[in-house]
Amino acid sequence: MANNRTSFSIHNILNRGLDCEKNAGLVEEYAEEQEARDCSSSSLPVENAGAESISSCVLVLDSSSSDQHSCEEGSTGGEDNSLERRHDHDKDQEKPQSCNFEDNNAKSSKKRSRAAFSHAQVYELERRFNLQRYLSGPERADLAGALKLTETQVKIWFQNRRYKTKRRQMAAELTTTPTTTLAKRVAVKVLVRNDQRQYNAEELPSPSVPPLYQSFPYYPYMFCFQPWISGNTLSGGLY
DNA sequence: TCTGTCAAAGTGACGG
DNA sequence: CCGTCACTTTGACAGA
Repeated sequence: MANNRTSFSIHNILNRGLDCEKNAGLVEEYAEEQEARDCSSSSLPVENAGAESISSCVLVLDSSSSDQHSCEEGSTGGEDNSLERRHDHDKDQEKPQSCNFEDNNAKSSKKRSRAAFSHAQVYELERRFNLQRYLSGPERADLAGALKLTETQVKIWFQNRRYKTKRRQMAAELTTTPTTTLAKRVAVKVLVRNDQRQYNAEELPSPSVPPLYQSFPYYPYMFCFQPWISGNTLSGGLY
């Protein structure tokens, strides 16, 4: 989620134009996803995130638009400038961050360039991610072409997105799992029952402390281990 | 200005 | 060789 922290008013959406109307359903869908997932990042109202994204989507994803060749990042023409503060900042720099990287101009400079994908790009990537978590080569190429990104960028985005989802799922499970289920169960010999001693004096263990890690390996992280569900989480909601 | 957060990209190990 | 995972680095931004 590169740029969902920019703030703007609902008027930005309402004045966006009729092109957005046919995508209203998609906007709501995205907004719901965002609301379900991104409750932690609160800077951007949910409905705005989706609406802004789809508005950019109309402008950017239509590759037939004449003004898309320069740089899809900053060329969300007609955008409210307040929506694209980050992009404008990028444009102020010598190289637009989210332009197609095929030319590898950035490699001339030592500093690592960090692309900030447009809202439309992120929206479409998110939408696709909710459909399928893994892309085949042709699918990746198609998506990269549609979004005017490189295949590598799409690949890395999906990679980061999967890991992000996994991390959030792990964090959620750690917070929701009761500590009792995480406790280690250890078999203990009963020494006293009904006030009756159940052992002989010679049976008492030696006071010497057994060495750690000798009898069996101890993997504390195993108590947190949960088999990952790879197939049934396609609907997202895993933030 | 400092600090925290997010996310794109880098790195290294691993598997097919 | 390529893709993925796990993790790190780093740039950009927002808020105190």
